[in-house]
Formats: sequence, C-alpha cells, structure tokens
Amino acid sequence: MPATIHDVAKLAGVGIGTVSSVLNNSRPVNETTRQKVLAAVAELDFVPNPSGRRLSMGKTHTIAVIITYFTTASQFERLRGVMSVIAESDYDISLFAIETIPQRQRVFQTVPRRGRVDGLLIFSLNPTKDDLRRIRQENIPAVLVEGYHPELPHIFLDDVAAARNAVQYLIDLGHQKIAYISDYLDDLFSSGFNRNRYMGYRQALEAAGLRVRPEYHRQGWQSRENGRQMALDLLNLPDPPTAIFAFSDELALGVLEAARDLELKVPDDLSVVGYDDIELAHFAQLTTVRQNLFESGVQGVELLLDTIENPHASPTQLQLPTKLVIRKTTTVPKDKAVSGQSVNSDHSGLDKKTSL
Amino acid sequence: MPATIHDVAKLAGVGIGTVSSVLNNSRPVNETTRQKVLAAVAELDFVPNPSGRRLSMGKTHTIAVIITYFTTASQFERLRGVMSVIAESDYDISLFAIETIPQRQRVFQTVPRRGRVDGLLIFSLNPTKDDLRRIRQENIPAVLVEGYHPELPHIFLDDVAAARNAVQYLIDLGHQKIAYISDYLDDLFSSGFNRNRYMGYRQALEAAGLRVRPEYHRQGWQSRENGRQMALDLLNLPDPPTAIFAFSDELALGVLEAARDLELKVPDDLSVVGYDDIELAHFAQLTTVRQNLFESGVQGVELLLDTIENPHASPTQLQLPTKLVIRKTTTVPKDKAVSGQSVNSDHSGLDKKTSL
DNA sequence: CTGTTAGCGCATTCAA
DNA sequence: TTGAATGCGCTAACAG
Repeated sequence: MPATIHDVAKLAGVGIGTVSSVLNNSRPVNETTRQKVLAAVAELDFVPNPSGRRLSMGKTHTIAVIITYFTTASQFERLRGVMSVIAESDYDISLFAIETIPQRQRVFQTVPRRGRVDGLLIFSLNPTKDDLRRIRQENIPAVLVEGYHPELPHIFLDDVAAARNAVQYLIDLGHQKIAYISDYLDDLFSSGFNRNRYMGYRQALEAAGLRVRPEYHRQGWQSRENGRQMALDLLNLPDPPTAIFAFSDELALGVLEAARDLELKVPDDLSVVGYDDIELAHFAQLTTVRQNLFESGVQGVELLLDTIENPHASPTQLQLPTKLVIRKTTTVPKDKAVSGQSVNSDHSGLDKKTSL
Repeated sequence: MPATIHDVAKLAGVGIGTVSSVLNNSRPVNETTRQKVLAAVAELDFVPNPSGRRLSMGKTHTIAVIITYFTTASQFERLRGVMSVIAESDYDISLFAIETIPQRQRVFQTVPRRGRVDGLLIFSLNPTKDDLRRIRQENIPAVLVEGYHPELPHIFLDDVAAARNAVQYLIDLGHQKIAYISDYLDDLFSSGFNRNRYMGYRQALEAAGLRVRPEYHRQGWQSRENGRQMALDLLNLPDPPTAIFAFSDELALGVLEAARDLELKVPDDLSVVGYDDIELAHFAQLTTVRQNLFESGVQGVELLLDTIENPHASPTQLQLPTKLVIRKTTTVPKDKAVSGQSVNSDHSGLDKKTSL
C-alpha cells in the first residue's frame, strides 16, 4: 500500500499538519523542517491520495465532459481543445459519452453532483428543465458548448446567419434546387442549432423567392453513412437538387460518397456545402462553414474554470465567429455554366474565405 | 449542499448502517425498513458521494486512459471503443493526453496510484523501466493497447508481418522504388511498433533483392501536414519513389495531399499504402493495413476490467488480426503498366480484402 | 512556527 | 435485523 501523510510525518519527525502545510503552501514553514519534509516525501515517493483530499476539501478537482455525438470528428476536435488547457491545470477530466436516451438520463441524474465533479462541460446538448433544476439545486457550475440556455454560460454560433449565408452563396452561384440534410429536427439530442440552421436555409430560399420544397429536406442520425443514404434519396428524386447543404461535414462527406456512387462529378454535377470545417474538410476540399472547433473547446473549459473560481458572476455568453470557407465542392450549376468557365477553376491550393 | 447518508437515515428513522446496507445490498434488511429507506432516498434525491465511498472502500471506480498522439483519428476510434463498454459498467473514465516529455513524466508519476485510479489503460506507449517499477510497486492493474511488455497484459499486432505483407504487395505490383515514412524511430513515445513496421518494410525489400535506400525513409511527428512534407521531400528527389508506404493513415492522407500539390495522379503516378484503416481511409479510398481500432479499445478495457477483478491471473496477451485492404490508391507502376490496363480499374465500390 | 484534533461521507465491524 | 462506533487520508481550525 502506498505511503500516507502519516508515514511522511513519522519519517520526517514532524506532525501531519506540517506535512500538509509544506505540500500545499498553506502556511509558513521553517525552511529546515521544510527540507526534512521534502526529503521524506521524496524518499517515500509520496503523492497525496486524491480521495482523501477531495473529501476533506469538498472539492473534486474533476470536470465532467458530457459529449453527445461522440462518434463524430467534430466532437473530438473540441475535446482536443479541452485537453490542451486541462493538461496545464490541476484538474482531471472525466468523460461521459451519451448516445441514447437512457444514457442521457442516467448521466444527468448521477453526474451533476457536488462531491462528484466540480463542474460540467456539456457539448451540443441543451439541458431540459429537469437537467437545469438539478444543476441549480446542486449549485454546480456548468458551461454549454454549442448549446444555448439563458441562465447558463454558453458558447454559441449565429447559426441562422451562417446557414443563410452559405445557402445564399449557392443561390448567388445560380442554384435554385438546393436541398438540406440534417440531424432530426426535434429530438432530445438536438441543441436547437439544427433548427437554426434549417431556419437560415429557409430564410435564404425565401429571400430569393425560391420555393421551400419539403422533399428537399432529409433528416437522420449523424453519420457519414446516413449522409450518403440521404443524398442518394435526394439524387434519385424525379427532380433532383443541384446543390446540397449539409448540417455537418460528417454528413457532407457522405454526400460526396453518394455522388461518387452515382458517378456524379462534384462540383460540376452537384455542389456540396458542409458545416464545421473539421480537419478532413480540408483534405476533401469541401466548401464549408467554419466554426473553430478546437477553439470552442478551449474557450469552453476556460469559461468553466472561471465560473468555478468565481461562481457568482453572471453567466457569460460567448458568440464564436463563423466563416464560409470556399473550396472545391461548389460551382455554378450545369445549366448556368458558360462552357469552358468554372468558378472554381484556380488551383492555387489556397482557401478563399468569405467573412460572415 | 447535497443530502448525505445521515440525512437519509434521519428521515427514514434508521441508522446510517442500515441505509448503507440497503444501498449496497451488503446485508439482509427487513423489507419494511428497506422501503422506508428507499422512500427517503427518493425524497431527498440522494446519490452517495463518490469521494466518501472511495476513501472508505479504497477503490476509486475510475480508470485512467493514457493516450499519446491524442491528435490522431486512430486514437479517437480506440477511445470510442473504450467508451462503448464503459457506458455499461459502473466505472468512470479519466482521460490523460500526453504530447510532450514533461507531460509524460508528470502523468506517469502521479496517475498510477492506488487511491487515484483502479487501473490504467495505456495507448500506443511502452512503459519505461521507471514506469513499470511504479506500476508494480503500487500494484495497480495496467493494460497496454498497441503496446508491448512481457510482464504486462497487452494487445498487439504482428506489425512486422503486416508491414512486410503490405510492401510485398507493392513489390508484386512491380514497384521497385518504395519509400517508407514514419514517426521517429526512437523517441520516448514510440511503442516499438514503428520499428517493427520498418523492419517489415526492410524484410520485404530484402527478400525481393531490392536495395534499402536510406533516403527513402523519412521520419517526423505524426500529422497529416508532416506526412505531406515528407512526401514532398521524397517526390522531389532526383530519383523519386513510385510508391510510398506510410506508418499510419494520418501520414498517408498527407501523402495524397502532396501528390495533389504536385499534380501527380494517384495511383497512376504514385501508389500509396497506409496503416490503421481509420474511418476516413474508406472515404479517401486508401489502400491500407486494417487493424480494428474500435475493437482494440473494447478488448483493452475488457481485459483491464478482468485484471481488476482478478489481479492474480497471469498477464494475457492478445494479438489482433490485420488485413491488407486494397482500395484505389495502389496500382502497377507507370513503366510496367500495359497501356489501357489498370489493376484497379474496376469501380465496384467493394473493398477487396486480402487476409494476412 | 508547529503539533493535535475534528470532520469531510461513506462502508463496515462490533454489539446489541 | 439493526444502531453505534471506527477509520479510510486528508485539510483546516485550534491550541500552543
């Protein structure tokens, strides 16, 4: 069994209070005794037992990261952002992935507890009334990343504008038949951002006097494979779209696969726009709405850490910028194309960016 | 402040021992009092404080997952495997990402402690002598995933054979100028598997009577961008390779980007083989060595959970199978190609697999 | 400046 | 079958 603070105290010939003081700099200690203690600590290779200190201090030094869509690359990039700042702090990360409704319930019932974690970082999920009640009752700091709640600090995007802007870009290119594929518009996992992106999509169409066709909107669980299926369905329609706007890059990659399956050339036969700008969007040369995922993770923990330190500040809301990154999956539709000319004909390899 | 076991006991009109017994089924309790306790638990929405529990039981119900190369998709797929089994257990996951030597030291110095975690799951890292000493001294269960140590349970691949097989395939296609790009052959982060893959590469060349050219081996930190750089260097050689075998898919994707930069056609101008078969290898139609990453995570935790339950079993070693998955980034080299014929000319979309 | 003690919340042993 | 007492390892308040 590992050494305890008592072993150290005995070996150093001091009391346990002194050892604790040395370890935590909690009160001045005579330099000589200090050295004796340090020597004993080194000798015994002593590291304080976290359970003991947690119990005593009423602080866990642990942050729960609650993640839905744990299968997607975008969540991983956020998590990487989180880990990069956590590595330099003295907090631990406890990871909770939720994929199903029962899991969601179990996690929200047991995790947001004082004595269990010091704070909650919640990705892409809006808390329900019950969730919020528990969070407030336990008085536990919580930050939403890609989520929204008036009473909780959160990091969000202007999804309506970003989506509208992206679809507007397609319209400007000359597209009139633009489809939208997305996650389910209303389920327990939606953070509402899905709905917002859909709204932006509609707004752009309506502003251009284009009809919103219900058959051009497909919904399904987030995965590349589902993106492929939904795109296949759309492209097999009697009057298929010439452009597809996807709720996420994950789905957009599926669209690209579907185009390949059907031997359609992208962008000439089909334009595709994604959302997120995951690392692989660059590889796939996907035109997409960039949100800085890594950064959202970084800002999220930092905000949470602040909130833990300073619990009584009013909830901060942080809006992250988005950018339409134009790469090589979008161009003018075939019937509008002037022969021999293509909007995306350059091969500079440089991303062209349009500020939102 | 949340309710404690004392609050429950008082409300139910019983002793705390009884409450504990009900909660843990640790001794028979009269059905009537049992119901009273349960009612009080529900009323107060009581959940035991884990720190108290841990301290008392000397068990943390927490597993540390130590991950290097946390930036890569392959590690994420492993982690997903881990989370899928953890969700059904009553263990928590504590995540430690290590990217630098100091981080590595700090993590291995503080994390493998009884009272801190119940077990260690280590990804793609071989423990040093010091690491092992601490692990044994603390008597803490540890499992290596994509790692090797004679005294520790581990999950590994036959990397030598898998790499040899992959390079052999390139040779069979007619390639003679085959390069290898990899992680640094010897740094503290290498799990030795890198060296093994290099060995397989050499063996295949030597068996075919091909010269091993030092300038055809490049080393660099794992990232797509580095893969691109290394490939660029290789392809700008006076006598460039006609095929590149990459230590990982991450690097291989960088090679594909480099080819695009140079306007080389893959596979006609350059064949590329990766290693791992991450999800995006499918999207990129990359020929690669498949190791089932998700599965390795699953097997890893399961093995660890077993070891925690049953600490005195002798260390299990599990070899996972690999498969060369042939997609569309490999073909016969240009000078050998019979005009109009291409080995990979079919477009069935089905992966052709070769068992190792 | 430092040793001693109380108590954090729980499981468990010892009595009853 | 159950209540009370003990201790897990630590921090912090208290007393010197």
